[in-house]
Amino acid sequence: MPSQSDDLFRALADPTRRRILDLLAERGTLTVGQLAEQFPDLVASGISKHLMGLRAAGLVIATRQGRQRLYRIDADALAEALAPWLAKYEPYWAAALERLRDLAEGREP
Amino acid sequence: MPSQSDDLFRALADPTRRRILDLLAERGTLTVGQLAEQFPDLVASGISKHLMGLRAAGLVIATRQGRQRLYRIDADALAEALAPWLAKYEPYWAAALERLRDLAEGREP
DNA sequence: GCAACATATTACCGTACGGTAATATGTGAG
DNA sequence: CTCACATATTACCGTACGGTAATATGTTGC
Repeated sequence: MPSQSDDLFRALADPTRRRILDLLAERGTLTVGQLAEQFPDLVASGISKHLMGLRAAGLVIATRQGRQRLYRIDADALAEALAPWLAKYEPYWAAALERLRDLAEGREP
Repeated sequence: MPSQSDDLFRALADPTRRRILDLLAERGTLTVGQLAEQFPDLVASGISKHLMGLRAAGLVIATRQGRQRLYRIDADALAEALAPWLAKYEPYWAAALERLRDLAEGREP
């Protein structure tokens, strides 16, 4: 019986799937074809398979529009899956994240 | 050329490795034997192999003490590896984490 | 030095995974 | 209705992965 966390981390394990998520996070909504354009080394059906994987893990939602399918991140599901794990490790990443934010705003340490 | 993120998420992909990290996060420092006790279904050398994987990903550090080896989380490395990805997805998990914290403190929504 | 112990390393095995190619399904256009 | 298009599904392949068993390395205690 695979747990919520299992699905999440298994989905995140593959670099292609992570990049798909990145693209969806940046652009909000993309079709399979638009995503496939970003992966010249992969065949389109490969992307489709990865999207199925992300959908199975509940990280992504598809809505039909004409003959294409619009994918977007399932924000609630991603948040719910991630939060418990993040809470457990908060002491580890909190400081680094702060530092990263300061750096992005050009502040000095 | 595997990136920092690749190593991190690959290491986190396996439930056994995640549980090893959990145990180290809770108890601070553990020997291979102490860790192996927590996995009755696995042989000790299997744990050792997973620890090597975590060490290779830079998430864990070992120090020798007598004939045993003490493992602990490499807090800095974990933080540095995790922070950039977390920053990218902060809008997604921030609210859920807040909710989780409130819940833990018994607050009402 | 040697026996017992803790961990690491190697060799090996089955299976799951990521990839492609081929085929199927569903939809808009003419 | 039919053709072209967008995506999904299936079948198949090589490889990477997690696991065990066997062996090697290094350390303490006698």
